[in-house]
Amino acid sequence: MLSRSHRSPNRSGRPRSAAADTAILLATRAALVELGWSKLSMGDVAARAGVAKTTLYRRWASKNELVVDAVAVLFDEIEIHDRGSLSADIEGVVLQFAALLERPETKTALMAVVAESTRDDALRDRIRTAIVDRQKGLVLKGRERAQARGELAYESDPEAAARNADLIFDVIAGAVVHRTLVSAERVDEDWARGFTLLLVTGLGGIQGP
Amino acid sequence: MLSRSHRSPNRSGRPRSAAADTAILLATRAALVELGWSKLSMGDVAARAGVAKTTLYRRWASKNELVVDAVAVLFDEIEIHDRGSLSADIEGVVLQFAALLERPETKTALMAVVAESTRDDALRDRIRTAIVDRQKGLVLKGRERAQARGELAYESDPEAAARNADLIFDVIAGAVVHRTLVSAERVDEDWARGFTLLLVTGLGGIQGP
Amino acid sequence: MLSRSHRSPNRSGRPRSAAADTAILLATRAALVELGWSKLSMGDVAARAGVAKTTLYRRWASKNELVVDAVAVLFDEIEIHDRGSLSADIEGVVLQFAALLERPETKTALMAVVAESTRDDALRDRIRTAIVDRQKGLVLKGRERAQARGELAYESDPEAAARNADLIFDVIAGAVVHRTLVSAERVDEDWARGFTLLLVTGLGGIQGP
Amino acid sequence: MLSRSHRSPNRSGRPRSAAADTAILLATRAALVELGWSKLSMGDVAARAGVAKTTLYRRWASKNELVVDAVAVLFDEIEIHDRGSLSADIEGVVLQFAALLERPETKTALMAVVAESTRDDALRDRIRTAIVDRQKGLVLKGRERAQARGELAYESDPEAAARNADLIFDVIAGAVVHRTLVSAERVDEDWARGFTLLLVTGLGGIQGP
DNA sequence: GCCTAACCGAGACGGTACGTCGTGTCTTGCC
DNA sequence: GGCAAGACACGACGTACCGTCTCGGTTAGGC
Repeated sequence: MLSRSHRSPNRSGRPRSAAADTAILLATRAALVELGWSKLSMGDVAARAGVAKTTLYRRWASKNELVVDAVAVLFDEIEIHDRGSLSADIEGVVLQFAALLERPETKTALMAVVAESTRDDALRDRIRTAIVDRQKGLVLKGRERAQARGELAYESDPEAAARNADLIFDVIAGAVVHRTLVSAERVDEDWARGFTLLLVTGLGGIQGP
Repeated sequence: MLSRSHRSPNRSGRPRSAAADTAILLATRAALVELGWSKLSMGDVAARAGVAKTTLYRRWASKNELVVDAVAVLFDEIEIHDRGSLSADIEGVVLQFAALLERPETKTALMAVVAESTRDDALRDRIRTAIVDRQKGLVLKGRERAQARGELAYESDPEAAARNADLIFDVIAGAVVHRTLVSAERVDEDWARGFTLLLVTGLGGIQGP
Repeated sequence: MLSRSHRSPNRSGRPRSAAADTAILLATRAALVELGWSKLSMGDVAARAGVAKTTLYRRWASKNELVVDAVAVLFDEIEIHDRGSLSADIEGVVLQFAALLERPETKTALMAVVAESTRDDALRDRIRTAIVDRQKGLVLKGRERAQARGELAYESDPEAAARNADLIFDVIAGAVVHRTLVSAERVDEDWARGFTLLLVTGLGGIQGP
Repeated sequence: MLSRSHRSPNRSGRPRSAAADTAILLATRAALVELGWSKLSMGDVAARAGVAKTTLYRRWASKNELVVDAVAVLFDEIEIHDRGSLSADIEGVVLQFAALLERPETKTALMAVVAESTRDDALRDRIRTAIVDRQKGLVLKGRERAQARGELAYESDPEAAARNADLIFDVIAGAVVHRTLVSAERVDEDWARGFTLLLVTGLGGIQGP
């Protein structure tokens, strides 16, 4: 999660209430589920949190940034446990990510915020920092394990390694998001298995000549 | 494009202006590029089109429907030409789709509409009909060609075939969309080549043991 | 009263509701009595009038102008009846003016608006047009009657006549306002009689040597 | 000036800064001139005075009281010098009072405070003590001189004498204030002469039959 | 060639939310 | 305990759009 409340070096004056931060983020998630993105209003969030509107605006510049922060913490839940094989690790991550995207607050928020970010570079950076980069780490960890197990070779060129990690991340996250939000179909164990097989063996693997 | 202007059976009185329809859709796309989804307002579109707000609301029930209609036509451009091999066909589609997503009106509109559709089932259906299903056809055509060339086997189980097509579509479209909109990196020829290699040969193919 | 709703020469579009004007001015006077100037809010007036805030702002640029208009009409009540003598006419006007200033909406509004006008020339003009000039006419009419009765001479120099009328108006209105609002004492018949005697005969008249 | 800073009997701890008091009152007068009553804010005064808002509120309970205190001192300037005749004395007072009302801080403050006092009895008392009563003394002194000179008779009934003094005060102050603030015309020597003539000789005197 | 119904532009309407400002209170840590 | 700094709850501000409504005026069909 992003470190908010980063006290300025000047430490005079009454400090910001940490409780307010918590209450606001909680209220934001609740309002998001109940009302959806477009009906969510700053005034309503403030009221739910028992906080003045000014307190919101003192901490977040816009609805977008507030929602990113409110939702970002949810993405910290995904972890990559060692399940003994590369395929099993991938399936695990896919299913965890899918479970996250099925929660209404996450689904609504992620898409809305990404949509808004097509126009707002600062917001895109915030999303990258708060959500994307953190998940990219999972790909790296999974690869290391697979390399340790001998399932994947070590890549000598570090640039190529980074490029590959990015590619794999886009493929995994993109496929899950697209399936869930655009095609609007569930990501269940069967799909995860099929996807993993495709990813590991390629088109030839699932439907070779 | 969706048929709007479904005249009521009673055809007396002055007919609706076709020019207005054109001007409105044009103005909508322009406003979308300039302002983005959330700043786009009906009043502004009306002013750009030289039309009264009433005229907009007489034709479209909401901002969402107007924008979907205004943008849907753009997605008809993608075609799949026979480039001689499965890999070349995939690369071609990926690059065309990426080119489309680089145009600001498409990028903005697609994400915004998808985001809104997480809350609005009717909108989701409209998107599926107007955009998604049409593109899924490209996957089917590409597979047929690859099968004819002997690059891919024929799948005997038609259900499994459909499942696979859906999977592949989600992987291709998802990866391109995620790369473009979330990772915010360009989809160039190098990336398309790398992605195609991964898709065809799998992780083992790009970084085998 | 000021003519509001002066339709622009361009007469297209829905015309402004005359009923709204009435309701708003009524609501303003009511709110003024109940809450006083400083607690009176535009939102509250709008709610009382059953009208949207925008409707208020479409007609009046500020709280000040609204209140001036709302109160101005009350000052039209004062009339100068022929009571047979200059002194009786003056007493009548003084008592009517005092009665007006004892009504809470008038008292509050007049002072507040005058106070605000020390900083706002447009507002001062509005007050002059809406309230002051109209009352100055009473002085002129009273003088004519006194001249007709032979109580006062005809002034041959028209400029001097105007100067005198202004002076007399400031003395009458100023004394009543000061007594009521600054000294905060009632203007009763005794005071009116004493004031009139002073005005007609001068200091020498009430306490001659 | 009113004594503020009435220290509590408990005199332990750091004493209040006298410099702060001065700076605050100075800043208040400056802000009043620049911004007018309604735009003057406590936060702004505090900033101008280089003082925390807390310090203001520790000394004055509200904006009203602060402004009255800040301005009251200005009204101490008027004096009545013996100019040899009743008329000359009146003219002198009128011109001094007018000069005072032409200073923007006085004009603004007087009207604003009076306006506010129509709703606030405590404030009215404060004004009476700080401003009005002090000026009423000038009327008494002027009358004494005129009586000593033989221009005015001695009034045997002390109650009637007081009534007359009040009346004359309301007439003088009221006329000057009304001319200056409502009619928004200058009080120059001509006007002062005309007014004095009217006051001394009455309507018959300036325009007799 | 006239009628008339549905269209059109303009813009006022009742609402809702916005993001900002001012109020008076409070909570820090320093003096 | 005074004080500067500044966060806090509250409430009004004036603006921007929403989607609806009422105007006067236009424009094609059908008669």
